[in-house]
Amino acid sequence: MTAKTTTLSVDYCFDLAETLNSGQVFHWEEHCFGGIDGFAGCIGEAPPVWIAQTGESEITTLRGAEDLVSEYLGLDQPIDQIHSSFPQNDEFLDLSISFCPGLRLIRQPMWECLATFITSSLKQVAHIRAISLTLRERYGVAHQWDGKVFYSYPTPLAIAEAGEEALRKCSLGYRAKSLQLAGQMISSGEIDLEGLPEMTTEQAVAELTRLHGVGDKIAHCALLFGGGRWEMFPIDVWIERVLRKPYRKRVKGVKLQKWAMKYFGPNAGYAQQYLFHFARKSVSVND
DNA sequence: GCTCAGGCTAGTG
DNA sequence: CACTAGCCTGAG
Repeated sequence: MTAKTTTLSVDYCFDLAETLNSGQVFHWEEHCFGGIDGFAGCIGEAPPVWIAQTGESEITTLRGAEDLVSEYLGLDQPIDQIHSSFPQNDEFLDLSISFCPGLRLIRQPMWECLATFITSSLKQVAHIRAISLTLRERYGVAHQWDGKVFYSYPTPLAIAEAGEEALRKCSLGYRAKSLQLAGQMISSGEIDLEGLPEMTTEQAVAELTRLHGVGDKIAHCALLFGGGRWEMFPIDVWIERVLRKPYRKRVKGVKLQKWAMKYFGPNAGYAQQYLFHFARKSVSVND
């Protein structure tokens, strides 16, 4: 521990690496600082931060970044309460939780979360990551730190001004149009991300899906990982497999969505994250 | 070459 | 409503 770092204790086990690699966020880079292996990256417009796991329930970060990091990682989340809001006697959910009890939902800045998920459609994690880093390098703000350069996510205006053609050159393909339009509509104020917290869930989804390239899945991801609305329940192919097999649900689309939000309750998104992570990391839930 | 991937839109039945 | 082609790109 150097004079430049602070240690934060968490009242429930916490798994930093799994959390940062669980498909919520894609830009953290492994970085060793003061002899401790951790992760570094930018959160919003702020200068880079470094975060490391230094104990089962202990996180070490840069002095001065405690509040930012604590809020971002959700270190104060009442995990016991969240678990007790889940359906009882759900063995598959219990199994998923025990597979990775230190997994958390993080709270990202809304715009970078939304934009990243717009670029994620039909892409694998490694590729989403590559695209995110390219966008940051080309259109974000550069920050020097510990001998390396880290980039903030480009602002909506920077994305809008980059233009569709230039965005295509970041391997975005047809997603370039969606991202450029989102940058445009948000920087012009036509879509108001700041107003989302005051809206009901239905209103917030309706507002976000006005964006080209944003359907239910991406809107739910943005509101869950960026808006801190733990009742959201994004349904992708992994979750659909889980709901089909262990949960024997045959319905699809909006019906499935409604069922899941009701069944898993006010923290359905948390349940979703455990299920999603378990489905991806454990050997085949396939039929 | 080919298939497939953590979606969405626009169009059809 | 339910279903489907087409969209770009890189990895296997």
